[in-house]
Amino acid sequence: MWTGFSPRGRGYPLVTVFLYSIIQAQRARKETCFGHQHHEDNIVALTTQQGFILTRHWRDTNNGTEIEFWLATDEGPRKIRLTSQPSVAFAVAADRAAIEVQLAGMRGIDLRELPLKTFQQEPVVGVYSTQYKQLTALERQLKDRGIRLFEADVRPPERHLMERFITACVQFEGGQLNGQTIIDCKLKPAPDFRPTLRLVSLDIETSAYGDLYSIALEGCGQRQVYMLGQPPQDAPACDFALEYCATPRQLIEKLNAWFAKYDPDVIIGWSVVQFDLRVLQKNADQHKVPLLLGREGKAIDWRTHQVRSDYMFASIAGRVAIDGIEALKAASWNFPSFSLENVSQSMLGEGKDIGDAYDKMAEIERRFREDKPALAHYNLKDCELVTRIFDKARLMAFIVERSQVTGLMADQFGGSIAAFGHHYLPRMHREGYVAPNVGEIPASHSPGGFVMESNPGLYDSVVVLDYKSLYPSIIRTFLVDPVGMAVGLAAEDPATVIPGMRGALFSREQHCLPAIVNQLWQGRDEAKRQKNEPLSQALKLLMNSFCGVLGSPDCRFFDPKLVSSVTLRGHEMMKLTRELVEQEGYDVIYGDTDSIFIWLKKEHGNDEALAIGQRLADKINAWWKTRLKQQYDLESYLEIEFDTHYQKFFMPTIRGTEMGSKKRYAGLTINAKGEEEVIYRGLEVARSDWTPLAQNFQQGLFTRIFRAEPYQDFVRDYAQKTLAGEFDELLVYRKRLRHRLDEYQVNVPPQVRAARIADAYNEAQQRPTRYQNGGWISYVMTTSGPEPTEVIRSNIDYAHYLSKQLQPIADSILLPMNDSFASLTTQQGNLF
DNA sequence: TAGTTACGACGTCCACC
DNA sequence: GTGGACGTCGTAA
Repeated sequence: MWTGFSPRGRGYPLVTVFLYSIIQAQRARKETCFGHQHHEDNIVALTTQQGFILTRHWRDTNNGTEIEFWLATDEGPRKIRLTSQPSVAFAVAADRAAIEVQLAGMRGIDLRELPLKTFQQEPVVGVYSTQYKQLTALERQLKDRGIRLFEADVRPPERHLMERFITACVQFEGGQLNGQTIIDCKLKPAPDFRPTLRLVSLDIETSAYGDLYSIALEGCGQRQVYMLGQPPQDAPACDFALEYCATPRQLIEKLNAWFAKYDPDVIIGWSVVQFDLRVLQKNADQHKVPLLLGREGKAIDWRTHQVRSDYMFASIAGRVAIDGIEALKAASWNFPSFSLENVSQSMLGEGKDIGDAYDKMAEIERRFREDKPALAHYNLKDCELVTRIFDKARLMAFIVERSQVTGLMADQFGGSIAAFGHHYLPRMHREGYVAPNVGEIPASHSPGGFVMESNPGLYDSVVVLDYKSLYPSIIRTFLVDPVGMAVGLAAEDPATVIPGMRGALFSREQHCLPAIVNQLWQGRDEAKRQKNEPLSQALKLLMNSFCGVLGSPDCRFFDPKLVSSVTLRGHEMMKLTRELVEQEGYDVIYGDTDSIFIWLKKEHGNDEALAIGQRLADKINAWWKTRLKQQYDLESYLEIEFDTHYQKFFMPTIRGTEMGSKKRYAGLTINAKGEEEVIYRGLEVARSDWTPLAQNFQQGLFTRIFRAEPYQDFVRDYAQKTLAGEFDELLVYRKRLRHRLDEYQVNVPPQVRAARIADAYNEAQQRPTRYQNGGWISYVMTTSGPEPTEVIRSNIDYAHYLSKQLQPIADSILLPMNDSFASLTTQQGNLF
């Protein structure tokens, strides 16, 4: 037991033995994926050669911890298990005994003499444990010895933190390594390897109560539907494999067999984990049949989210489940609704076989009873839509690239803090520092982006310039960095530091983040050259998340001085940029965080405006170069660039005032395809909680005004037709209920009112309620108030739509033009 | 299996007239 | 009845 610590007796440093045993294991199993070693200043890297980590599974055993990896390789899936000696490295503090061992291992070593530095320059030790209680026990014991526990974490699931876990053990053995440096032991996929993944799109159909009707699978060259029940007498021919199963049990067994036979790497779908897989598991449990979707016939390992008990993670041996909705969101796609119907309509121009109708369930149940082939067709069609969405958005490529650059598992969404650690911790250790624990600095307010007061009005020729990756460029230029700040604040010679904000000082020499950003930035330029858009996107998102995590108290590097050194520098830059532009004789009418809106004061052609914008950008960039050289002797990576020329531009006032609005505007521009296009930001068109009626109206009105076309008849007709009931399809409000329905106590907003009516109705009909735990509600405004679309009992309140949806939109642009909605609509008769 | 702040619009509720 | 505080949502960056 705990043989990992025995190498001391044999005279080997632990790391050597660790590597050796992996190589041994690899030879024994003729496995070629692991074993690439890389030594650099006592940094040891284990690289998976030509393998992409699909899954990783931890298991505690009596002898330590065992980790099983499944990799996608050129030769197909491959399983790697780390057990026995190497596992000991992961098993530090796995139980009480382990803590004893650790403390025993420390005997004879004065940890205070180890060359570990912290931001506070205290004697420390970093460690990872499996449980919080073990950590705190260890912390207590160390404290008695005057040693502070740093970088403490429970055994983490992220790939990079697993590496840290190894490190912790090595750090304990640091004394045996002559205490020269901290060792990092990295396990990472070969950076240039891109796996060929076998995908299957999975979709199920159920009754309204979740009883399994059918399962459809598309992928691995197959189009398969398994349907519950008997085949119809005169089954029509179909262009896919359709098999009938007498029992739900058989459905699951067929599914198991399909997975065993076709062996996909990736399972995709729409809410595939939270709906399809969970419902499959529930049905399997109910019918006492195992659901074996993992490789080697393994069951799904379910885990519940620590905070959100309604969210579950599915760990499937050797396979990874990627949900299309989460993947699209991660890749910064946004839709007013993420229903498969809506997303496929807007991305593919084609919808589902049964759309988003409220009685969709009824139609499914009807098909199940009366027309099973039609249900099978519908079921499979959903699979195909998901596959096509993944293809169209290159989602799988993005997921793989993101996993490579963040160090997180492919199916982990979010995780910015973890990704930061993945890049930061190893580099920091090379500098000889360990990190603080989470929560050591009290949370306090830090400013965000600077938003200028706007000059409202209707303009010709407005040019927008914006700073390229502003926050990363500030980090790179002004050397904003946690370690750099620790060193800077401790520095005695002011010549060696660069001032930040809120009293921060940054070392010129010692820092990590600027180099990380540098590397990612160059990687992104290269990705763009190679037209690898998914990689470029992944790198951009990663870089942009860095500033954000430094402002999160959940991040161990959190410090208001760090964030402020980025954001307040941004404020300063915006103000100086404005001055520079005004010196050239142009008016700055608005700016937000990294952009500046410049009115050219007369109408300009597109090329002319572009030239002016570029000239201004060049001037500003050159100014920063000179200024930063002179003032701080720093190289400027700040870069502003031409973004857009709005031939027409409208900046509204705050409703009911003369003050310019922020974060709301519209402009007419020529897009990349050479077409005229009106861009809306923050206005009603851009907001999913305004009715289509209002949005269509705003688009029609703005387009006419920007094109200097008459708009009066349009406004009059629109109002008239609304009153006449010609637009009744467009009157639906759609809003999210972000809380449980019973949590709206203080106020009862319209959407809640509608939802309560809807669920009261559902209960009366003995149907399942739909809104108790939040969700999305559609409603219309009637003369008796809001009513959900499923039960509209009263008459439409047309006056409401005119005064609350059309009038505010019209007046926001008409009043500045000395016109008004009221004057246009009342001239022709009494509308109200 | 925790990136951030800034901003506006609308509705409700309630104190005050 | 009205003004203002506050809750809620969705958005820009």
